[in-house]
Amino acid sequence: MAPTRHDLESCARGDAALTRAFTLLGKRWNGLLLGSLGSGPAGFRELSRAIGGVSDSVLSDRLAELCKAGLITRRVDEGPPVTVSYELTEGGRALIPALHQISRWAEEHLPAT
Amino acid sequence: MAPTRHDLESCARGDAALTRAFTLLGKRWNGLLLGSLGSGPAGFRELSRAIGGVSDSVLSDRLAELCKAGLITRRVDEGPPVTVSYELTEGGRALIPALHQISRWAEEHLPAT
DNA sequence: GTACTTACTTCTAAAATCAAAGCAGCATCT
DNA sequence: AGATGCTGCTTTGATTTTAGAAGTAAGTAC
Repeated sequence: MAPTRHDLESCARGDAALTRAFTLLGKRWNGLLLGSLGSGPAGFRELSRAIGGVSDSVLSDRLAELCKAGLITRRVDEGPPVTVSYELTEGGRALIPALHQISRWAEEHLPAT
Repeated sequence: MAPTRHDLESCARGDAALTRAFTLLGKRWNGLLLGSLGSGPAGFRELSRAIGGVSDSVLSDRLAELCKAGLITRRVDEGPPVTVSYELTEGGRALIPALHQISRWAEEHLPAT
């Protein structure tokens, strides 16, 4: 069946911007990753430890994804030793207040452990 | 260099509340689902259409999950015809402002389409 | 009766994720 | 000079999650 205009455009439900946001945030780890980078730049291993439970392969994917979305940057510090650090861009930093709000919400409304 | 206690226990990185929040929000569809319910109660099919792309089986799972987390309630209206509607609880409603903030952020910082 | 709706559940196949191992470059300990 | 351990990844299966289609039960519309 062909979708009708009404199906496609629909109502208040289905906020396009929120949909875009959750294309990123709705993927496992991305929110925590950004939250973690909110307290300053960090390296790959540092993020891995901070978040805990994410596999290296997925972490690598996620960081690349967030780079491509323009929310973080990858900076290589030619050493030696060579070190890599990830940092929020302006766009990424702009999300931090919302993450803090979510954190506060979780403290109030989600059972601890 | 040996890691210090401070390194291991850390700082702002690894916010427990944010981690709890993203156990829910970091799953595909949950954020959009809550956002959609933010504009009022809705039935299963209505949510399915509003969100678009979610399969029935996953939608069913997600709704059950959000019920168990206490963010939404499932109300059956014995008809006939029987209708089911999902609605935000107080805890769920408390998240809506954060979702609006995220939506506004996406409008500013995420490329449209 | 035929067609279509809602609210699901069940099935299977495809996609995402995990866990472990490997690799290259550098530092540190003995 | 090794041996060991760190970082920042990539590659390799195995496991988990999700999608997509179909099926069920009950009701409405014609």
